[in-house]
Amino acid sequence: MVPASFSSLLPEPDSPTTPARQRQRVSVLLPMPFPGPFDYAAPAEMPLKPGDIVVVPLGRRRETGVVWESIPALPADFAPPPQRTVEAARLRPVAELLDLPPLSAELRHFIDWVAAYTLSPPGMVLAMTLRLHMRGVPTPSTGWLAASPLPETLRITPARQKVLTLLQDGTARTTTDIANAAAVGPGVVKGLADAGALKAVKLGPERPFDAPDPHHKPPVLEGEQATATAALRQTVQEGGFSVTLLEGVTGSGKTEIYLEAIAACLEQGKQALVLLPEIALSAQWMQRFTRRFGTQPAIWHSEIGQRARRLTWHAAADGSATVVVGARSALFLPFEKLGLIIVDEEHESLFKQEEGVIYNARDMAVVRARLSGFPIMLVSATPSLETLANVEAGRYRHLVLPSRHGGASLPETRILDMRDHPPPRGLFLSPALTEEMTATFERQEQAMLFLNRRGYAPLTLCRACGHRMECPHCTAWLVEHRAKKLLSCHYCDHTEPMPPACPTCGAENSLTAIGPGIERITEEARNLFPDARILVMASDTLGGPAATAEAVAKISRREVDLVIGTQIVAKGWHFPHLTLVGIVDADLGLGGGDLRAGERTIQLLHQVAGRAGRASTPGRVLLQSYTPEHPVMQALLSGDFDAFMAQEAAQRRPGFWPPYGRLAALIISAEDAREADATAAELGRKAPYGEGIQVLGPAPAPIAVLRNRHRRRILLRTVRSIAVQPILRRWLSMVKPGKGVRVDVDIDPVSFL
DNA sequence: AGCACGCCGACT
DNA sequence: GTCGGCGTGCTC
Repeated sequence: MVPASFSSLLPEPDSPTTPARQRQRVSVLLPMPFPGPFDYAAPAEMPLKPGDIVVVPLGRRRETGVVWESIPALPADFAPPPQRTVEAARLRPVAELLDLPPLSAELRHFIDWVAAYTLSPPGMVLAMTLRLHMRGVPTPSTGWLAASPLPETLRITPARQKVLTLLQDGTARTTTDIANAAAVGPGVVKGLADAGALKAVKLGPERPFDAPDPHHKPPVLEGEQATATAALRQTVQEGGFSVTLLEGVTGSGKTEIYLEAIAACLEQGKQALVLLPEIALSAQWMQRFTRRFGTQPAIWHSEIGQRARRLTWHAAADGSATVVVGARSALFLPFEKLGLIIVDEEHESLFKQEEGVIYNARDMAVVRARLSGFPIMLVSATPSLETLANVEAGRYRHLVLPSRHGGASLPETRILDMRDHPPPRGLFLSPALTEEMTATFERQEQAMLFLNRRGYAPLTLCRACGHRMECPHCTAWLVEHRAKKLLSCHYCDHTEPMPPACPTCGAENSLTAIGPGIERITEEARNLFPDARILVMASDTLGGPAATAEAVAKISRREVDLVIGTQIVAKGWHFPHLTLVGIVDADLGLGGGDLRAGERTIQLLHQVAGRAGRASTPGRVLLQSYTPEHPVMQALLSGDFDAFMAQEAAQRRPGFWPPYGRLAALIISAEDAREADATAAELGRKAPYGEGIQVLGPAPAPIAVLRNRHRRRILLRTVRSIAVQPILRRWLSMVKPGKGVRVDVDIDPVSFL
């Protein structure tokens, strides 16, 4: 494709000392933080081409890597600078060519692109495709067949007979499969094998993923939904790169509609990828998918087991997994023939990876679609300003589903001005809200209280001396978790037992909880409604996807009267009997001067509000706020999300804040505060300048100490026409970080902590 | 990222 | 007298 791709395979013109058959040079990218690929000698008998997965010697180890183009197919000022080449005589030979599907040119280009964009070593981006799934190369699992003849000494027990009967059909099965199918314990199988009654065979490449059937159960759609579906189907059928924003309020049937785009993609014989912000919490999504396509999609996220991970990786690579649904890292799977990406809840900040290679999966998904030339769809009830700006600029298409599906109406929203409706002293629920709750329970309907704060209280204070309980490793208060009798830091993993007395002045019974977390709200609700069946939903109390699914099911079965939850309740659950949502602290999240505080708050609260009144009964939403005049509250009241976003846009445009300009953050961190300051100051002195370029900082990060590291931030802002990467490369090359100092680059930062 | 080499404290 | 701490440096 690109001529340069193969230049690495040409013989070296000048090394008369080594035999010609040893001198073919190949670049190999290793999944490690080197600045670029390493060169190796390709043995004559080993035909190598870019994309091949190989094992090479590295020092005294052997590592798996990928044959790479020596010249990246990227613009020169965007790509990392070329490295010096090693002379041919020092090249070590490639050890082994693995029998795995090679990485496609498109995927290699994508990896180079992401590395260049995020200023990460390309090997670290490759690692996201390769590393975790390649450990020791795929081991075919062992299957068992009945030996013939059976050993004469074999004792036949009823359980053993069941296994032998099962195996009469001549199908090799794994130990687990036999045990399940024959209803015996795995020990029986093991015993038979040890007795020589079973013959081991290597099971071939597995195809554990049933193909979702696009014709299984197509929905009956009318009106706007039918129109939108037809448009999406056509986009997929036409093929080629395009971005479509599918926008619709909660309950408008967005999922059902984009499942039809997936159906169209499957009809074309291509693979589809669905990115969800939190795959572990998507039981209801899975049910909808299975209803439509007759089988589960392949699932990918960081917590699936080693084996499932390896199977899914190979099934994506050989095309047998036709639909993969996953968290952000699924974007780096080596699909054989990807033809569509859906990014659901595209506004979610969880798509931003904040560690290692710092990238936004939503944006990189658009890049992958563009480089490979297929359509992508971004889906949200509350699209991000970035995406709306791209719509406005004509770069993205826009499909809007204005109404709720199945006759449900949008909830009625009211703001409770807490200055007029104060809660009783020391409590947090306004009587106006609790009266509504009482009325709801009397109607046998469900209510929900939302507070985005885990634990009992965010601050513990000594009334005697004023001491605040703080994390010893971070600039952060310790959050009390009363049920566990612990204080815990929500920024690192520090926890300590609740002290019996103030650690500073020694006063007893002087430590006081300040402010509410959901545990405290639960306590208050229990006192108010002793007969109500209460369910608490928080990531730390639910303990896993299965428990979460069960909690959701209980709510659907009306075994719960009151749900009290954090963020987790905002996920697209469908609670048909829920009619009242109370937002305990609508102002939470608006402080701090974060660029996107308003946008994030309205998205979250809108999402929570959307849990109310999804069936025929209308829902009500009550927002407790001390700043009812705030534009976020007013927008939630009027339901005019567009107007709010237009106003946000108007605020960001003149200063070239994203999405009307580009932003990159440098985070300088060190255990020694003076070292961090010195490097930050040096970066400040060497800061780039010029028309359309602005540098803000250095300044201490809002969390000035995190995990014992002192942190300083510098922000680089440019107009859209100026790329930040070449500027950052030049800038960073001028400054040598001090001892123990790390400088992390965050392109398009979302979090400003 | 690994895994070496390399110089200064408590032990068989 | 050694074993071992993790600080710098290298891997085509």
